[in-house]
Amino acid sequence: MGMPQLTRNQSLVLGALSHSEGPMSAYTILDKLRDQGVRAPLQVYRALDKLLEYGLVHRLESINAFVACTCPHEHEHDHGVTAFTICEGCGQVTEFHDEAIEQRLAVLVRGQSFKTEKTTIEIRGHCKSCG
Amino acid sequence: MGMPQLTRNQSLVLGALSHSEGPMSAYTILDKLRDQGVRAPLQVYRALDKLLEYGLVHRLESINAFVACTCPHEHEHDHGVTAFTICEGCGQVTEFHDEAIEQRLAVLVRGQSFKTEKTTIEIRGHCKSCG
DNA sequence: ATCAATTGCGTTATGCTATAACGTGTGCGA
DNA sequence: TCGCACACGTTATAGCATAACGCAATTGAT
Repeated sequence: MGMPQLTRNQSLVLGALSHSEGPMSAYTILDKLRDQGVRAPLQVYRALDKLLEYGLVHRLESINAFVACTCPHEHEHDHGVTAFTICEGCGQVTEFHDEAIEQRLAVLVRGQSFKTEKTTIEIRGHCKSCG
Repeated sequence: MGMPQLTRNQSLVLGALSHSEGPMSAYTILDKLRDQGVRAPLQVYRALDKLLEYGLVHRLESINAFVACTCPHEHEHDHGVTAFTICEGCGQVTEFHDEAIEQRLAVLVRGQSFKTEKTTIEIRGHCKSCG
């Protein structure tokens, strides 16, 4: 369950996401990588699955898109919940972590005897520049 | 921006959701309502759009599905953030609200000079029964 | 009363997102 | 060297959502 060398497709996908200003859909990634020999959606989705598993990429559930993690090193020792602000003007995504929210959620969920596997926190709106 | 009488399609869709154990996709709702004359996805999606606007229904972004709001009366005076636990075993969805989380998020977002329009908090895992 | 604007309806067609199912190739340990 | 695990590539299909058209009913200002 470590993080092996990335394969060619995984590197291409991570590269595309890292060099992008904002989040991209799997099909947008596909388009960007056609010149480099990526032809089918599955090639992208399979790479994304691994990158998600390694914590190098996040999926934004509310917009069906993906972003490169902004602090991949920290994810090696699995920081808990990741939250995002997503600007609907310029697409800028900001990732953040907060202990207080995490603990409060843990308390609430515990009260339901619910066992958390994946937590999604996404805030859509407009960033400073987009007013 | 009030809440007028529901139209036939809106009532049918809300009824289907209310009588369901768990969340349903738009296409599942469509299937349940074919006998009652609903034939096309758009009829369902248009009804859902209005029901979401009125606060009678929530969209679960992480699973592309919809649930009836469990406290529609409270939404008349727009309670802020709604959070959900979603059991991947039995599909049970529990809606909850928490002032502390809401305020903490407000602070963090303010720090970015970000203006929130819609907040999504969804926790997937397993409920008490599904261990 | 009438016309215009608004809103919902119904239909067809289409687009976007994601996965199923199949077979190939490659590396590596028993 | 056999068998397993894993990544790859391709075709096909499933699942989610909206565009664009025209019709009908309602409302409301003139």
